[in-house]
Amino acid sequence: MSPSRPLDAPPDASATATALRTDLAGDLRAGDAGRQVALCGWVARRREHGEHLAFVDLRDRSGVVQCVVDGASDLRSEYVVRVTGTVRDRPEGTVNPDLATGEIEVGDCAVEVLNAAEPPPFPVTDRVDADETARLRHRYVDLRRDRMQRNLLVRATVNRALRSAMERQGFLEVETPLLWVPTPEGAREFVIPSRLRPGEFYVLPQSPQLAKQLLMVAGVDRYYQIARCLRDEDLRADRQFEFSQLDLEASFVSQDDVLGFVSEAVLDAAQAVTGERPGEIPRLTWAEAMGRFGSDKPDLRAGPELVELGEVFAATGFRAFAGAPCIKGLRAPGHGDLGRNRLDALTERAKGLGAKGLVWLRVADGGALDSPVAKFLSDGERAGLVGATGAAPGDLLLVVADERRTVEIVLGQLRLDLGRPPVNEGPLALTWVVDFPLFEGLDPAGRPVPAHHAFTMPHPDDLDLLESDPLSVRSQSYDLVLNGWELGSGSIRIHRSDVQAAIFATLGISDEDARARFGFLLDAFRYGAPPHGGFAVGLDRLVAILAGEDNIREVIAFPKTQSGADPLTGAPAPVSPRLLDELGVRVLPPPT
RNA sequence: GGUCCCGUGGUGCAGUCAGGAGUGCACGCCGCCCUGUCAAGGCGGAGGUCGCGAGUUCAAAUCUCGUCGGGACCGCCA
Repeated sequence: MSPSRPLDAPPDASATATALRTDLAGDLRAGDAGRQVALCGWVARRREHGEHLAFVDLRDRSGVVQCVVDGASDLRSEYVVRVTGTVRDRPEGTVNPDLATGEIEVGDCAVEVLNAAEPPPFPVTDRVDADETARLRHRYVDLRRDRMQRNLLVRATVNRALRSAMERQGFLEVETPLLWVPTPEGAREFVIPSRLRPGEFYVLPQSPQLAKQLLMVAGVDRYYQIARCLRDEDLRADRQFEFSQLDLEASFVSQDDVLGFVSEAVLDAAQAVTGERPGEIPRLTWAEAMGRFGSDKPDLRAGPELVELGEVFAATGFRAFAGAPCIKGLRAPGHGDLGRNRLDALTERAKGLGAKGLVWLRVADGGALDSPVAKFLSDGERAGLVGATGAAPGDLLLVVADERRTVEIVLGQLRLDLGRPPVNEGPLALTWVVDFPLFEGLDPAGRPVPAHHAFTMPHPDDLDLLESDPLSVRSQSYDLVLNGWELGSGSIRIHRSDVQAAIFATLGISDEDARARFGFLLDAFRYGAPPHGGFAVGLDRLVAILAGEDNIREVIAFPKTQSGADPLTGAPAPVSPRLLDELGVRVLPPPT
């Protein structure tokens, strides 16, 4: 992402002036020449030229400006200073075109040290990437760097754009509780002991899902919130314990309505950050996404799609293909130079993903296929393979024959292994994935497992399949995908008790179970629940990609490490025995 | 729960495969010099539990095992 992309107009000087300063350092331009200014910030760098000339780069939130001082021997890196002086054009030949403030400097400076500072634990510059533990331990220093300041700005810009889009579309911001009730579904929850009722617990919400549905019953009609969500699951580059969502829910809506609300907000956010509005977000059905990309969160940037090869090999004599329920291929452009070691590794990878094997063919100059199995294929099959995949010399072809789902998942993963650019690279590849199956498979007891949650409305055309063929029932649920990252998901909810009862029956949830788990929601629905649906956009992921980062920790002010610790505060930490007593909590000795 | 990678003055790296004195590079830090630099420049200096603990060896930053911390991924994340 280019650093020149417009973010937001800088606040005007009157808004940033304080008792101690008149301007922000990075805002000064040639037009300010002649003005007396007072600036406050940190000493970014000193360049001393003897006793009576030194340059001090003063850094604040807005950037840096060069201050010319008589001597700087009493200044050190990261000292907090107040500089007063006169803005002036730089002398002929000393303009710095790499600096936004490079046409001017602040001359005749008086420098007041507001606070001395120890040398920083790592350089406050984007030029070197310090150890991440050190960065987190001294996050207040790390965040001074241009890159991190910019990431915070991108995040605030996205936040503002999303809020503004939701307000414009008539949504009402409502806050929902952080202290919620335990529910047995979904992600592992963070547990909060109750002091007033020892032995009982709140949990932190994994999302405001049920609360926002209650707000629909309450007649709020259109709700949104930039909501903190908390899930006690293992951390990843794209997952933290606590993360933020643009959460929304609306009444009397169709799926198209919801997709429209979310598109407007996300496209606004992208435009606010990049200055360009992406085109309309294309839609794929879940079946298309799986068939063409082998993934329910397809990365549209990652090279060619999977190719159906059943017809090509319909009458094959090659035993590995004959009679297979599904045969598909993938063209990997330019990978025809892979050696046997890499190809063997790919084969192992395919087997690890569930395939019985992997057929690879290198396309040689002239179009001949170089492969251990080429001799088992007829001339027509080889030509058909090249024709169907569009293979060219230098390409690698991969073919898998197996159950359809296995073929798609294996080739989909290999497609990413071989052709996926870094998540933060290239144009924004947004896509909707719609018509997810209602159930994603069977649990060990043979019961369908909900793909989204138990309140997802089935596709109206598939209602009568609930009993006869539940796994083929589509749902009115949908995901938003950006560069192969799941940005969010949502659904139209069930508001009719007869449909909900049918779903519970299919899931094997008895009336008593349902009452115990979701009683308060079912109660609410008896008092007039409007048809409704909603969505939640993962804010950290959206911001990371818009900021050009491949890790959401880079767009979170104070993130946790992969083991869930905060090197800055030392969290998590023990609490006093007295507090535990008050909470009615006893800690077990560590397992041996 | 599992797989893989990393850990060397304050910072970033090289050295580890193939054991031989804490060896090297760049930055930073401290001191001196320097009037137009902008990653300023020159000279000098200080700074080390090679993450930690065992083991092998005459000898371990280097090999082995364990452990701690960090990262990527699988499981997990309705």
